[in-house]
Amino acid sequence: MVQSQGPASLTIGRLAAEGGVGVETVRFYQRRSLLGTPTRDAGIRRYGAEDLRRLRFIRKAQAAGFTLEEIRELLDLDSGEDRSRARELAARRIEALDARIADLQRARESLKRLAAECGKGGQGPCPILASFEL
Amino acid sequence: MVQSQGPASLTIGRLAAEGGVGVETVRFYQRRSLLGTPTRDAGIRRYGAEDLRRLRFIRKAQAAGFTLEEIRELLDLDSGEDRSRARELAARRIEALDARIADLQRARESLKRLAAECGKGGQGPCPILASFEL
DNA sequence: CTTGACTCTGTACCATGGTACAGACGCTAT
DNA sequence: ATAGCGTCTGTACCATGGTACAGAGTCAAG
Repeated sequence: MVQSQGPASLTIGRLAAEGGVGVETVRFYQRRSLLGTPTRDAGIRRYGAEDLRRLRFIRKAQAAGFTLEEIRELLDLDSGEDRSRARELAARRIEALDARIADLQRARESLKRLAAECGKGGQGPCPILASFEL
Repeated sequence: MVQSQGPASLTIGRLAAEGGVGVETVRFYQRRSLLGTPTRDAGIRRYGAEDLRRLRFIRKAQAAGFTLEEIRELLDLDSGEDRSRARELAARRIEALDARIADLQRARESLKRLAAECGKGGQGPCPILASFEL
């Protein structure tokens, strides 16, 4: 784990606000080693630009479907030498992503069918279960 | 909540197997009212084709990103008269799905960039954080 | 009529990703 | 110098979606 670089000028509250998360979430990420232990100023954590960059990365990697544990590994890898491990994680995630996107698109089709069936004006219930049985 | 229709011939173990879930999961869904309370045969639950249909629907709706609570509502709606509510749920979910698909596609681009950068042979670490900073 | 596989209810536990205090301490402005 | 806000550590709690017993009952085959 690499220490923060650059000016360490953000309090935890500022960092959290800039990163779009709560203070408790920052501390939680720290406990999970997603953020390094920052320098202290009379007991108060001071964060820098690198910490903010990591924090923002965490949110994006989460959106990509990585777990916090995988993100921790990615962050370690970012400053390590293991190019093949990084490629492997990326490749696996792309596969998972492709599968997930296909799932969601199938689900979208089902919902479109449902909305269409259900919008056809008639009376009675919408064929919800049937819309997904394709 | 509508009772199961048709022959009630499956034990919980058979139902779970056919639906691709565990026995405990079926009981869990029952506690959450996703499956109706089935008829009993000397204390033993007996399920029918309709239960299996519901169970399979649950899995597909989960893949569409519905929570179990929303799925419970959809199942109720399936036999109800509230067409507009069903359309509304479907429309909301399509929007959420579109947003999620876009997210995943952006993430996929980032991972592709990462794999490309990281595959370029050079030495040193892969620019993992940088790959997501677009 | 016993053995083994299955089921019952109820309760406890799990992982993931946070969120919420309590009680103490620090920093800044008035 | 004191109010008020922010921060500290530590621990507890939350929602979601299950999973795992324990202890008792049921059922079919041998």
